[in-house]
Amino acid sequence: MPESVGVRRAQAQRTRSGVLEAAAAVFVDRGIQAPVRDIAERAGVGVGTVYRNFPTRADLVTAVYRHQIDACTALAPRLLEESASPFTALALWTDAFVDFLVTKHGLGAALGSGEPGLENLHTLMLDTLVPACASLLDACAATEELRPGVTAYTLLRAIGNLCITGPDYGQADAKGMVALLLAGCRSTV
Amino acid sequence: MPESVGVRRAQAQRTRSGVLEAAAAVFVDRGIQAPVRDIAERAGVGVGTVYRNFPTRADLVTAVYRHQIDACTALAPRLLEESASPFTALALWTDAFVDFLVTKHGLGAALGSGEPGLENLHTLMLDTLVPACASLLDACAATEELRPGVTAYTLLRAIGNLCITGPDYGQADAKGMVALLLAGCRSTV
Amino acid sequence: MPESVGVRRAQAQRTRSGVLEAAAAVFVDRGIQAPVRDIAERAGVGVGTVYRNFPTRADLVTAVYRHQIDACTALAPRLLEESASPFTALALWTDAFVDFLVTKHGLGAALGSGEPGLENLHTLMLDTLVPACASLLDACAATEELRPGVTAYTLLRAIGNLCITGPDYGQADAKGMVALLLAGCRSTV
Amino acid sequence: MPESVGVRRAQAQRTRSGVLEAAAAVFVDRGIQAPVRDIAERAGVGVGTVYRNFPTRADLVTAVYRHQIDACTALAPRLLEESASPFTALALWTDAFVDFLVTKHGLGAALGSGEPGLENLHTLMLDTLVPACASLLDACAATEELRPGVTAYTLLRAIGNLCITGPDYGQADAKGMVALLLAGCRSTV
DNA sequence: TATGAATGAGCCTTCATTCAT
DNA sequence: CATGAATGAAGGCTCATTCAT
Repeated sequence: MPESVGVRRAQAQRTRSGVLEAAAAVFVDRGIQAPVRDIAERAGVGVGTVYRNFPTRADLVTAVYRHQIDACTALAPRLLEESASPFTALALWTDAFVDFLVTKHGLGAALGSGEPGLENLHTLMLDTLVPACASLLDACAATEELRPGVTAYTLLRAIGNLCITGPDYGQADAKGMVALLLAGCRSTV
Repeated sequence: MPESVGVRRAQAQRTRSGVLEAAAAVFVDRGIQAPVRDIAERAGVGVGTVYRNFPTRADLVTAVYRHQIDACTALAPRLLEESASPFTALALWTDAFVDFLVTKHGLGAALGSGEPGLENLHTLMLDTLVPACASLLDACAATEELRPGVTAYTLLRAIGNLCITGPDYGQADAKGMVALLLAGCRSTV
Repeated sequence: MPESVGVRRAQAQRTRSGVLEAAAAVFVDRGIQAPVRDIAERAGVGVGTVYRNFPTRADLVTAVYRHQIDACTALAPRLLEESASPFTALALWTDAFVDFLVTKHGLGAALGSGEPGLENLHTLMLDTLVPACASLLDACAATEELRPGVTAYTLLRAIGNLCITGPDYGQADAKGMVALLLAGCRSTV
Repeated sequence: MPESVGVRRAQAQRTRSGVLEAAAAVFVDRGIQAPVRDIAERAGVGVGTVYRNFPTRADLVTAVYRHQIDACTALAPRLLEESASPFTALALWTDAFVDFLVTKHGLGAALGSGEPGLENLHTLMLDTLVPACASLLDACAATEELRPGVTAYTLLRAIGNLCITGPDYGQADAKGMVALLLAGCRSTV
């Protein structure tokens, strides 16, 4: 492989990263439905480049959030191991998830939206976040710290919804509400 | 005032009501972002008529939900009076609010969305629902049934968010999550 | 019905006709695939108006040619009646069809193209032109003036193809070739 | 000239041939308007390579068909020599031409289309096929087997048009219609 | 020479909004 | 007042073509 090819690939990778960064920024500013043109402009590239790297909006959205979703997923077993009780682990994991969501305006809504074209993201959630959360819930159930009937998917959706923030309902509010929701999940025994 | 004027006014009122009904139906079917033309068609009127009666979409949305929001508001003092405890009243009132939200596709999201053009709805919430909810919370606080720090606006936003339903997170899920949130709001004393 | 409505409808009809005329002209100049914008511009209307009147390109194409196709169809029985022999009637009818085709650049190609979105036109051909032509062919067969094996659809497609003209192959050439084809269809008995 | 230059040239030639083969295949599958990228992909080269070898689409199209067109051209004198009559030779030559056309999706249309960018192909037809066909026609005229007034160019265009096939008008139909056209060209003496 | 990433013009389509009747 | 035709901005997407490596 001649060096020039490597150079070009590196450049392409940088372009791709630039698009991802721009998309992330635009998503925060204007939501996940922002025009592709705006993302391209922010990234300083043509629309064609965006489409080349991410043929569908779903690909773009997924790529933007994949790293953090994966990180969040990987956190679950670690917390379970290190925490005093499974419920503590669940609470800590939830904190991390919320931190992730509230800094990504529109992601909560996106995670839940049944919009065609966001199946990727939904699948990602189902495949990684749901099992991670389920493992925590199972552990809680084993120690009877959890009200019965709480499922991972529903809980994640609820948290995702609670983290849809706005002008008068900010990150702190979302965190507070999630904390209350979790408190409500705790077994009253 | 000649009789014909009265007739004309009555007719105009009927037209307005027809648009409201049509809009309510369309909002349920296709969400609050449904094309104006669809609403006009459903109402059997021209788009111009819709615009005449409701210059902005916000006007229309607000008008559509005002009755139910007012009813919900009026429910609060009644429940407070009739219930065994303030917290029971809060739970019952919340039930009614959730029933309202989950049957109105997109309303929960609309209540929270900071979108320009929906300020009316937001204002309505601030002016009626928030005080109603606040009265219940105050009563709960007085009997020490409520965790401190829960404010009416934030709680309403949280409930609104939890009621954003979708294919895999339906009305029952939303109700369950709101119930858990409320449980979490209850004082642990 | 107030007069004003009639006026407006008349105006709308004029707009529609204007679009049809513009489309016909643009089709001649640039083929049936011409951009919708060009048609709108030529008609002096906005693109929305074109779409309102003809939601799909097929609708527009069909509308442009429908009158003449119908006229052509209606001609068949008349010619059959008035002509000395069925084959003469066929020849005269073919002349008319060719006159129609050669003045409509792109129609021949369109009639044959299997492009999705032009099914309308194809259906129109199947429903009207094919039976008309078949009636002439049947009459010719009855008098043994026709080589066996010539079907209406195939003949029409062939004629349509022969009428795809261009810079160096004009209307006269197309007519000559169709005449030769017809001569070849005549029974050699 | 160092050996490496020869190696490089041979490699370049192979690349060029690969593009031609790929283009031929893609043209058959998807027509002459197929995206350049598809051809490059099929050939396993970059689009730049396609453009380097064939700066315009016309160059590519012409190159793809040149061999077969030349073969067809070369066939004329041979057939004329071997056949019982000039008209028989014409018929056989036509068969070969039709065989060529019907297996090349879009070529018939391309031969006739006055599209800018396909002048090369048109020129090739004028320079080789037309003289070849003319020689046959001249021979037919000399033996009075041909209706007067049939010119080579027009006949070729007509045949090309008749070979524009589609879903309901296939190769067999095209062949039949060309046969009828030829029959019509035959002198009735 | 070969590559393929990047560009952006161009076309399609939808829908909010206006305004003459 | 009501109507709905007309408008055109806005956004999606494709692909021919260029050019740095």
